[in-house]
Amino acid sequence: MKQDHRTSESLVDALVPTAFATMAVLNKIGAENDLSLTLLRVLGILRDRRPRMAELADHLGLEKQTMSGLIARAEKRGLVMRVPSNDDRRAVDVLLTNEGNDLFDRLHDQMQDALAPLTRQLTISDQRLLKDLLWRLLEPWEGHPPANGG
Amino acid sequence: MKQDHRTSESLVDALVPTAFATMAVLNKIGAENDLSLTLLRVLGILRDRRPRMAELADHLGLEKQTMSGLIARAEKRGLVMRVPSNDDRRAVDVLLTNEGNDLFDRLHDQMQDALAPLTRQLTISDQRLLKDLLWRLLEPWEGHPPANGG
DNA sequence: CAAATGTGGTTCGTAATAAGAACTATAACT
DNA sequence: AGTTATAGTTCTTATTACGAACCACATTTG
Repeated sequence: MKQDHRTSESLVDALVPTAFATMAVLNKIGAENDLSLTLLRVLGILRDRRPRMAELADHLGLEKQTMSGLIARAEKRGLVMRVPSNDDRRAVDVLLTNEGNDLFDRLHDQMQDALAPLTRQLTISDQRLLKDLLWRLLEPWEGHPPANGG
Repeated sequence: MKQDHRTSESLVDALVPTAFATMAVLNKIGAENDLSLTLLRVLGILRDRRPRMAELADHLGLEKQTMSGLIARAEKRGLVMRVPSNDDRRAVDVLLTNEGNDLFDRLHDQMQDALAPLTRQLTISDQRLLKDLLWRLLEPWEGHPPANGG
């Protein structure tokens, strides 16, 4: 009944509320663990990367001085480490500590649980389908907004 | 190559980056129009609703005093109006002005354009499929996080 | 090699957003 | 009529992000 008028709406009209719903969940999990949404995201990025400050800032769409503060606080809490780069004595690599890694594993589980009421709406094969569609959608993104002319 | 290892990842692992990418786009459009992400969202909600302050706050997951400030600023800019409720002399209904409505139409177009590089990745029928899957996913949400036991 | 310019990061001060506490006014209950 | 609950606002405060200015090292140029 309620969904019918949505037939005329576009994909974007579904993407946006999905994004807000997802962010609300992440925000809540962050709050429960005393993490800002941004720091939550940083931990996720660091799980499989070891970027420099500037790369991290670029990836997040933030200024580098914002990163300094963010990483300084995270380091003070023992979640991340700053190690000087070999290639460039000015530069630092940022990476997760074991504690940060463990924390993110728990956070990841919490995300699965918190989003389960939503994902549960779909059959396993529809979940896989949705996941594949989303990854295809994200292909031009790769952590950056695509140059706006493609 | 790059996508293959994602076969083992869950739907949530695709939803989260999609949400961040979408929010980045919205954030940029907001910034270009001098709107916070939250106010952008409020305008979207008001497009087809006429809620009270408390409902709006609840819908957004914010405290009501935060709404007071947000709506006060938006009203000062001529985007929304506060009209006293008939039913309850304490309450106010919040609604879009014509200007607010027009602005949101333009914002909506900007969203379509800005996300086009992503949506373009999918065929029209895959877009429709994705849209349907997302609406199904969101069914338990309805503007609120679902009670965590369903 | 020395000077000039560019790049990686940090610090400091400031603006915007959201929450907590305290308050006013109206509504609802007993 | 008196108590309690609800709707909204104001004021203060914490957090987050940015702009400007800065230092240290790297790279380019003469």
